[in-house]
Amino acid sequence: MPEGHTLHRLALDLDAAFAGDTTWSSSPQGRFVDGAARINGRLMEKAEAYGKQLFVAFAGVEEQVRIHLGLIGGLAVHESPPGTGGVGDLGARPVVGQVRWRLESARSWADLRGATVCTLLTPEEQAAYVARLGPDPLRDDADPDRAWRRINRSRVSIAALLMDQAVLAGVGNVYRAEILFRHQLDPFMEGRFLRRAEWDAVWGDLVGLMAYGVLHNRIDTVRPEHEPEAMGRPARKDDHGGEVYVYRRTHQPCLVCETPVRTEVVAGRNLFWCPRCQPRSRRRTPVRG
DNA sequence: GAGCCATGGAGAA
DNA sequence: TCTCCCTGGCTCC
Repeated sequence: MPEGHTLHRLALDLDAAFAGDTTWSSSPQGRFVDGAARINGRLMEKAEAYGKQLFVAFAGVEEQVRIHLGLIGGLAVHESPPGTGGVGDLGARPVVGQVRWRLESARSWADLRGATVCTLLTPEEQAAYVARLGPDPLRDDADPDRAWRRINRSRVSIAALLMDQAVLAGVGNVYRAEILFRHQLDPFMEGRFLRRAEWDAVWGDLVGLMAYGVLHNRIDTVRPEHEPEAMGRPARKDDHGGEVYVYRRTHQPCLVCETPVRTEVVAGRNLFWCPRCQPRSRRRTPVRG
């Protein structure tokens, strides 16, 4: 679930549910007790995502909540049905499982589970953390040149660079595989061999795909001509639901050329690609700036 | 119902 | 490179 689009969507959902309201915080699981106590009873000001990080600000509290969902974390935002909900109303808002942080207001509540990180950061700590991240395609303040400068001089594979949050913030394993396919790029090509025009195209495509992901809350990457209806094929059905070209389609025929999709574990993560649409690159001359 | 695996990343070794 | 986090959707029985 959590690539960058998920966190940006959650920021929007949290704002819609809580911004401007007095909130109550608790940690039923017990691992965020001190932090929850610090913000308890405060007005929620704003939630904001940067890459896969989510920050939540409260009035009158210098620190912000920093959340990282990791691989298995989730943040469920609910609205109280009219007349049934209320702060502390455990009948309407039961605690199920290990709830790290519960945020409540008169009209909504949210439960955080399984997150890698849930902590309070001072403004200085937050600034230092964000400064370590690469540009986020979903943010208006993103500077794609910063990522290009890292990629352009790197001997690391483009597949690994796209997943490096210090190079690019918010891209995960699905967008990585799909963007490489859509641009017919060899995942194992070193970053320094990527051409500037290719990077510009990749960045622009990520901006569009990820914005779509925020809007629809899922990852869809296939072009209209490769959608199930257009090809007369069954729609994909699995836990993320979106239509994709190669991600988790090992041994299945490529939607474009029918060559079986390949997979390989690279740096501990599964990489998927089409060996025909994304052939081994023959580039040998470094491309500069 | 049990077991497996996953869109991530920190920290240990 | 391995372990942990300890959720949740899927497959298999």
